[in-house]
Formats: sequence, C-alpha cells, structure tokens
Amino acid sequence: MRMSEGVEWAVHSCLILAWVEDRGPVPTARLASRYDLPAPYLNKQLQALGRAGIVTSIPGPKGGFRLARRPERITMMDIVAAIEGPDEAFRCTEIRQRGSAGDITMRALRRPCSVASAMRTAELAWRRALAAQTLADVMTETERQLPEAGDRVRRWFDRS
Amino acid sequence: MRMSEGVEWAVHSCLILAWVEDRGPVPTARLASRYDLPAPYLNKQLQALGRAGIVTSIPGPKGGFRLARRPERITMMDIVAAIEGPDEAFRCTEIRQRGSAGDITMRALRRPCSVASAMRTAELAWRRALAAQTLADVMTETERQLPEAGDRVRRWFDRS
DNA sequence: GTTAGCGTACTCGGATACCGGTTGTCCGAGTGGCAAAGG
DNA sequence: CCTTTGCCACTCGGACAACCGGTATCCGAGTACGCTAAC
Repeated sequence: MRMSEGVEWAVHSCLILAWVEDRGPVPTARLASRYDLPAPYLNKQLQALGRAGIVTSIPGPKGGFRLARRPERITMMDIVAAIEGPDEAFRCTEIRQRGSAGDITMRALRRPCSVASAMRTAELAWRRALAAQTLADVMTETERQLPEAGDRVRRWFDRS
Repeated sequence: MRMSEGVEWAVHSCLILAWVEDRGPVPTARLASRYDLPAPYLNKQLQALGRAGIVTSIPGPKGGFRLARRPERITMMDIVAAIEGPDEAFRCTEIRQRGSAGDITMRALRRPCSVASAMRTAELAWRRALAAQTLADVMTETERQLPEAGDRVRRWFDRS
C-alpha cells in the first residue's frame, strides 16, 4: 500500500498558496521550479485540487492558482481525497461468497463482511485523524519550527 | 492508494485456520478451492504470513499451514504488515529541501517535515485501530452474524 | 490625448506514452507415508 | 508376523512472466495584457 507522491506535492503547494494568500495567483511553473518538480505533472495534481474545490484556477497571463477558501477550512483529508480519489484502500471483493464457501445462508450476506468491517473501522480512524488537521495547523507547526517560513515564501513570490 | 487484494485473502485464510485449530494443517490447494482463488498466488501470501511468524508451514504429505499462535494474539495489524510490508503509505521525499526552496536554514531540517508529521499521525491512528482488533474479535463478530460459521468450516475440513 | 481593435504571449486543461509494482504462474527441493520384500 | 528399505506422491519455497495504475509528457483552447493606429 503506497500513497501517491502527488499528495506530498499537493500539500506543499497548498502551503505556498496559503502563505502567498492575496498577493495574486501562482502559476504551476513557479511552484514546480521552487521544488524542482516536473511542471506538467504537478499541473495535473493542481487540476485535481481544482475539481475538488480546494483551489481555483485563473487562466491567461498573470494567471495561476489560488486557494479557494481559508486554510482553516481545508483539512488534510480534503487534499488526500482530492488526489487519491474517493475509494477506500481496502476493497472487499466478497470472496466469502465464492468457491465452495458460496453455499452459505443468504441472511448472513445481508450483514457486511466482518473482515471488511474491521478494515473499515481502521480506515475511518485514519480519515478522522486526517480531517482533524487543517492546513492552518500545518502552517502553524511549520512556523513554530521556522518562524520566518511565511515571510520567505512571500519574498520568493514578490521577486521575479 | 490501494491495499493489496492479498490482505483480504490472508485474513480469510487465517480465519479458516483459526476455526480448524488443531485438526491438522490445511494445504494451500484446499484453501484456494474454498474461495476459488489461484492457488500459487495464495501460497505466496501464506509464505509472507509464515515469514511474519503468523502461521507455520508443514511440508510433505498431510502438510499445509496452521496458525503459529492463538487467534487472541494475532491482530489485524500483524496480517496487514505481513502482506503489505513494513513501509508506511506516505513517504516523505523531502521536497522542501529541493529546488529554490533548498536554501533554507539547516536547523529547521533537524525537525521532521510538518507535512510528514501530520500524515504520520493519521497513519498511526490507523495502525492503532488495526492493532486493537484481533483475529479472535473478527471470529466472534462473524459468529454473531452466523453462529454455525465455525462448525461449517470444521465440517468442510473433515470431509474429503 | 483618448479609445477601439488586434496580435501575442502566457496560462490552464485534457489527451497521450512510459515504467515500476502488484498480480499471476511455473517448476524444483524436501519430506512423510505406503507398500513390498526380506528375515 | 514384524522390520526395514526403497519409491512415490504430495507439500512448501522461491524464481520467472504479464497486466495495470501511477508517473511523466505533450500539445491545444482560452484569456488578459500591451501595442498600435485611427479618431
């Protein structure tokens, strides 16, 4: 089980956009050059964020991306779901119904598979933990370690 | 992000082995035919369980697999870790150090990346939730829905 | 001097190839059981 | 009848291909800016 690398890119990009705030939209090429990432592929991730309503895109010159809402209203869960998709990691294929085990009483099939339930419980805990952390929380934590982080980003955005 | 299908197979196989208990080892072919799974690939998963110390293998005729310890001592986390490997889903590649963002103060790099920390927190919640559920718990829940589940497995094992 | 029109350059957006990993398969090493032969 | 010995069939174990989703890339549609020229 492996999370897409695009998630890391997306979160860091959102951090940049959050710190830049209202200074104007940031184009993909700018974000890509900052972290030395392939611009077209990063653009793909940003499009996914756009479809999820996390960022808004402005076309044309002086265009780019900006956050669609305040960092306090964007959770880690939102970003992960936008990139990874809505499907959950464990997908029950109902093997209990297949093969020679398929002749079990039908009424048990009304109830969800116990194995799937156990996995779902764990995954729900994961989702809750992600949803409990907002982009603003990550910003605060980063600035606690490096107080000038926001200023650095804004200076980087202003020059050039 | 998608969990390997082998996890579902492994859990269901462990359930069979738990219900069979001391009646003797169950060969891969028997397990595979029960759920209509490709036997060689299921064998691969069982080998992984063996390396993790969850099941023990007995070679030769009348051989097969059996649980290495009681179901109360086997957690869902053990099985998932055995199949999926020890690596965590989110892998921080430290993009904050790359590109034009690489010129930040070194002391911030002593501390872990805030993004990675947030992800790690969530993943830890997932792992705790998995570790809190034992194989015995899943057995109990299954028998609550279908009380004769254990007897069915044992009868299936005895005949043929 | 002002304004309307046009060209241009820059942006996003979706459609298109490449690659690593999971999935699926195969054959060889090892071992217990069974049967037959000998005492 | 008991013991021993050889063979065989069945098991696990690791090494070998095939398919698929994520990775990486490209080019086209659209738009705001800036320049030019006419009024």
